Amino acid sequence: MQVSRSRMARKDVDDLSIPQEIADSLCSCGGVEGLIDQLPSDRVVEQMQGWYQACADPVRLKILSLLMVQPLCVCVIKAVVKIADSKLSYHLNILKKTGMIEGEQQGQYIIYQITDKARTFLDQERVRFQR
Amino acid sequence: MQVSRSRMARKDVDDLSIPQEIADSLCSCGGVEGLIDQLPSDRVVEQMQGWYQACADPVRLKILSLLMVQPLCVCVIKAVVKIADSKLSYHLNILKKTGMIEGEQQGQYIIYQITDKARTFLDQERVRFQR
DNA sequence: ACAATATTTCAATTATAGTTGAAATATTTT
DNA sequence: AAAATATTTCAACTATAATTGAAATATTGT
Repeated sequence: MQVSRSRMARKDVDDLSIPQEIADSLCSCGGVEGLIDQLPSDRVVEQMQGWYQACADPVRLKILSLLMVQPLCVCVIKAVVKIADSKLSYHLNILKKTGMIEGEQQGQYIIYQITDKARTFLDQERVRFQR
Repeated sequence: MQVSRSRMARKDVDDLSIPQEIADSLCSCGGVEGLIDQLPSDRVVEQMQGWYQACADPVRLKILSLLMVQPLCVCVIKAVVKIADSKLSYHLNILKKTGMIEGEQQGQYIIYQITDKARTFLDQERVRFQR
C-alpha cells in the first residue's frame, strides 16, 4: 500500500512536469492524491466559510466588538452603530445563524450576547489585529 | 472629566429607556459614547474585513490548506482543486493581495507559498474547526 | 381594546463578488 | 524566431449579498 501510493505519486507527479524541487517534496507527501486526501472535508470547509463570511462585514464586526463589552439590547446597538432598524436586524440575524451571538427576549427588549465560541475567537484575533 | 463623562453617560443612557440591568452596566463603561470610543478604528475594521473575506470562499480555503503543506506551483494547485486556470488565478490574486500567500517566479512556473501571518492564523484556526 | 415602543420580516432594488472563455504575457524549448 | 507550456488579464455575464422602506409582530402601559 505504501509502495503503491508511492509509485502512483511518482508517476502522477512526473506527468505534471513541474520543477524538480517541488516534485520531490510533493512525492514525499503522496503526490497530488496525497494532497487531495489532506484537504479539509466539505463540511469543515463550509463551516469555515460561513464563519469568516459572517465576520467579513464592518457592521457585523462592530456589533461583535460591542457585545464583547457587555450584552446589549438592539436599541443600544443601534444608537452606537447608527443604522436603520431593518439593516441592523439583518446583520444580527446573520451573526445569530452563524452561532456568534444569541438573543433573549426580556420584556419589550431583545438582549443579545456574544457566544463563548465567538468570544474565544475574537480574543485570539484581537492580538493579531491590534497593531 | 470623569464626572462629566459619567453624567453624560447617565443622561444618555436614561434617554434610551432600556432595561435597568443593561442601563447600569452601560453607565459604568461610559454609556453609548463610551462604547463608541471602544470600537476598533475604521482602519482595523477594514483590515479585518479584508482578511475574513479572503477566507470566506471554499476554493481559497482549499488553496490555503494546500499551501500549509508545502509551496506549490499553479499547475499542481490546479490539479488538486480542479478548476479553470482563470478562476484559479482570480482566487490566487485575492489571497496575494490580502497578504496570505506570495508567489515567486521560478523559470516557467510561479511558486506560491503561504505567508507567516497566514500560517499563524490557520494553525490557530485548525484547532477550532477540527471537530 | 388601544396607543406606543422594540424588533423583525418582506419584496424590490442596488451593489459586490464569482464565473466564463478568449486573448494577452512570460518563459522555455526547439 | 516559432512552437509549447504556464499563468494572468479582460470584458461580459451570473450569482450572491446588502440596502431600502413599508408592513407585520410582539410586548408593555393606558
